[in-house]
Amino acid sequence: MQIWFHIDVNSAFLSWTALDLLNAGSHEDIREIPAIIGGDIHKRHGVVLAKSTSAKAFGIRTGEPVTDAYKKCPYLKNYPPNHHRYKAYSQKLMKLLGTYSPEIIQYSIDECFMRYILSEPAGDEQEIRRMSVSAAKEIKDRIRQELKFTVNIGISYNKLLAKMASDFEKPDKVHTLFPDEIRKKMWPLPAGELFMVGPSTADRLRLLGIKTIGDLACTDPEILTSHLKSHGKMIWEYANGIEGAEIDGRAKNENKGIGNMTTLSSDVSDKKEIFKILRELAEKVARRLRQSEVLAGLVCVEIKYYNFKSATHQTQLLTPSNGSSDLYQAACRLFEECWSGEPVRLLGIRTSKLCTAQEQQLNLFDMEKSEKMLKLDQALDAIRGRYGENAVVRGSRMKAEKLGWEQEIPDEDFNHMSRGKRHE
DNA sequence: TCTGGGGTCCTAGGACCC
DNA sequence: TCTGGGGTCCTAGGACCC
Repeated sequence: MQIWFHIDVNSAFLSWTALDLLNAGSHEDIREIPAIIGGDIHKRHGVVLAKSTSAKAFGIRTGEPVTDAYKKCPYLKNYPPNHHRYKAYSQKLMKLLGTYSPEIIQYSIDECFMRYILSEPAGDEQEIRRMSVSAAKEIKDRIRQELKFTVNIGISYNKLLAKMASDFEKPDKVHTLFPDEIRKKMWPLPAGELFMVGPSTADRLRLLGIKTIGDLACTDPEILTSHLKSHGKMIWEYANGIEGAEIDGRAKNENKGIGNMTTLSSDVSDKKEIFKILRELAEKVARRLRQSEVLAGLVCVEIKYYNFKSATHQTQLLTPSNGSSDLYQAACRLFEECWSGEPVRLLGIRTSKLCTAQEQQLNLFDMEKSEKMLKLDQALDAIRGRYGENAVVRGSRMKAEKLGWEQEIPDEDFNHMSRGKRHE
């Protein structure tokens, strides 16, 4: 029998920003006032990413527009996110946890699973449970004292139940959710609180008369499968505390894809303007691919229109690449092929089918071309490293113009792609 | 001053092959 | 000579997570 902890930082982005502000000399702890971490409304990035406890008391929810949050609490304070800093705090946390267990699965920047290792021989099941609770309390307190932020820790025999447990009363709490506690602690909760039951599934369950996790657990799984396919079976298992397939999908170290997207500060219909944005996105994504030392075999462009309707269009590259201009050219072509002509609110480029250079197979023509391009990209990466992000953007734009990147549709490389043809 | 950005997985439907 | 059916790959869209 294994025991899993799920460790979840309370209001992570807000807590971590609070610490940065205090360290910078502020006398106010934003964890103790109505405050949020939110995007810039003027750039239309304005959603709530994290909230303090008192902001929550005003009914402010994560994910809602910052403008709505202000309506609920006019004197709310809003601070910008700083992902670099959050990464540093996350690493500190993982380092501390690493001293307790070799088996840690990081699930996101502020959450992880940890297998509890008995520090001394124990007797029966009840005693092991008691020991795990006191170990969790010790870890939680040590994090608060040394790292100055709080966490919730959930404990159970599998990761699913541990995760559900860490979501009980917050902050700074340890909860258990062992199988014999499921009926009492989990079944009364609304079905939408179950892991993997989002708004859409919750609506469909409501139509079936299923309101709580208990209702779901007691529904004939055949009925759920007939309505929700494999998802129905999975959430029925979850409602009964059965983990089934591993839930650590995202925790695996290797990424399946790398992408960036951006909401534009106003809707854009000018193709030249759109290509400029695609170029910046392509450079960002390509640079991240190079940093990860992988090549992308597939490029996907995502468009969200002024009315929030969205579309994606993808193509497989003849030769996997992490070159900025390869990605840019593919993205422009994809955009042209699927754009309806309506004003664009968001643009994104996402790559997948990643492989390493060793796995890449080049023909002679590609080899010459990609060598040149690689040298250019490396030069740009070096400029970035030396002069910082701002110099980078200007530098790459100048180079881009010399290379003729302003031309609308580059033709090379695009014969027969995404047509399902074979190229043996 | 409406509604982010980073991901993963599943499904339906079409193409293609045998 | 009316045109089955299984397997696999690809694409677009949608649902979910934090």
